[in-house]
Amino acid sequence: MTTASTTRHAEASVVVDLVILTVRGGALQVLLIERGKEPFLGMPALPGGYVRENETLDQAAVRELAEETGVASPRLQLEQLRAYGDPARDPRGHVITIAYLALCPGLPEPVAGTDARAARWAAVRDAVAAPLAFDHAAILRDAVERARSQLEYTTAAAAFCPEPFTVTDLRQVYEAIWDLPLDPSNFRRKVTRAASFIEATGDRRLHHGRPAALYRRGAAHLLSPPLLRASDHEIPAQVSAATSAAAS
Amino acid sequence: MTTASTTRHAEASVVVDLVILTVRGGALQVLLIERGKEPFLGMPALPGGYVRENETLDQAAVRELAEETGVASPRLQLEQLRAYGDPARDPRGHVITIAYLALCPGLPEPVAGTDARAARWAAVRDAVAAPLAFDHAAILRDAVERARSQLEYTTAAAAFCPEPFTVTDLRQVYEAIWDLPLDPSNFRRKVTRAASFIEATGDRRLHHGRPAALYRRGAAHLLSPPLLRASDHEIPAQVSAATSAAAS
DNA sequence: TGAATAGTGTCTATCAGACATTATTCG
DNA sequence: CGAATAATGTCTGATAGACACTATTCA
Repeated sequence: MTTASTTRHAEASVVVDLVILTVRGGALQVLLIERGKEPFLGMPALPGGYVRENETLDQAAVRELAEETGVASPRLQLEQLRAYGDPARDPRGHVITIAYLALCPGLPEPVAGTDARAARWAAVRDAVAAPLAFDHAAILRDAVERARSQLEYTTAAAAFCPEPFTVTDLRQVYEAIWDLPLDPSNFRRKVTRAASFIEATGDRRLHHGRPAALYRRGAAHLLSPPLLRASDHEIPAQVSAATSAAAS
Repeated sequence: MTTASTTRHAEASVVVDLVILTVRGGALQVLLIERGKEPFLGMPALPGGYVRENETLDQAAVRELAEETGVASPRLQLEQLRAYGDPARDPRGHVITIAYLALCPGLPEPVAGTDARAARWAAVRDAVAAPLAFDHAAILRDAVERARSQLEYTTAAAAFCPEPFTVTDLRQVYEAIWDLPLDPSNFRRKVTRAASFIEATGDRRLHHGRPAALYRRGAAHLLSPPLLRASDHEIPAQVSAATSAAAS
């Protein structure tokens, strides 16, 4: 960090980190890797990597997601979460990270990490309490909060369901992420009335009881009317001036 | 741009740009500066500047806001919007910008620009259609959309009102930003019932008609219940104007 | 048949929008 | 007083939640 001393301003490395969420076994899970080098050697961390020259942030995120999960779907649910730029967040120097949130349907257990790093799914319930490298714990918390509120106003939940899926599958996604029980009857009424949330395929899935109608994801991205949680509403990351400038 | 060629990844400059919104004269306005140097010399742009070493992104945004507006309130309404990092967005090279959204009460017309750049308030209605430097037009559009939805779920609207303010003042903020007329009676019911949105000071403001009760901002940041725009999930359906007209 | 799961119907308290009415001031 | 603005009250249709009930399959 001693080079380029002619500039007064920050010349920083730019990284994208990914919070890749899925629902497996009725629980929200996040993909974590184990760091193979310093700093934070051996610690769990979010997958991510440097943004290349001549690459947009979104392109870098899509590339990293494909490398980590093999997912390269056109129906990809991937969106920028926010930037994290505390100069102390990386001991090596000034590294800005742009965090992305990806929602994936259940994927096979052994994730092919091209980086030869150990990758595994971890229950979010555990991961938010565990120590993670860098400021990844804060990023993960923000991402989960974003995902929770996304379920209210967008059709994002369907991204967690491998197609075709049943209304019960979809409800269990909501229950896993909100950690709330939902009334099956009222849930069905709301998702089937919402415009273009889900489309019936015409097929049914046989299990043990009455066969369940199968659906695929509809064209809508925004959910109207929204599917609100009974309790109060969470909003994506507010920057309070108190955290950064306790000046007075 | 020929130095530091040993890195495969992006070593980029980091900038914060500010979308500073206010409501003046019943219209949503944004603070624009006129660029004093290349590139985009003479073009309107969002205020902003380089992030310094040993400074967080939030700190840089707070500093820039103070420099541009003189505002350094502890009740500052300032939050990160998102990062923009297209390598082609700045002709000088790879410059990542972290955009921030600031909501301010009405400020005096001549904004003291420490940078000796011409700063002025522009109606958002005009600014979104005008050519702006860099990708600032896209940033502005995103910011306005964020502000609109913030009004639904947070108490952010009160940040636009110099204290003390009346319920009518607050309603006019909503009307200006949503560009919708709101029923004064129903609006009053909702904002006064929402927990800790506004607090009566006990004073009244005399104008011409009945004196209006004065309020200050309450402690809540999240608005519950939310104050939803009607158009959000209304199906404009087949209610004929004929029936209502005939009823009178 | 009974257990299990899927799906429908209905009742009610609540609430949003529409709008009528009352209250308080100024000129 | 009448105009202007603030504030309250009321009516009604829509809806969320609770939950009873019906439907269809398997063992």
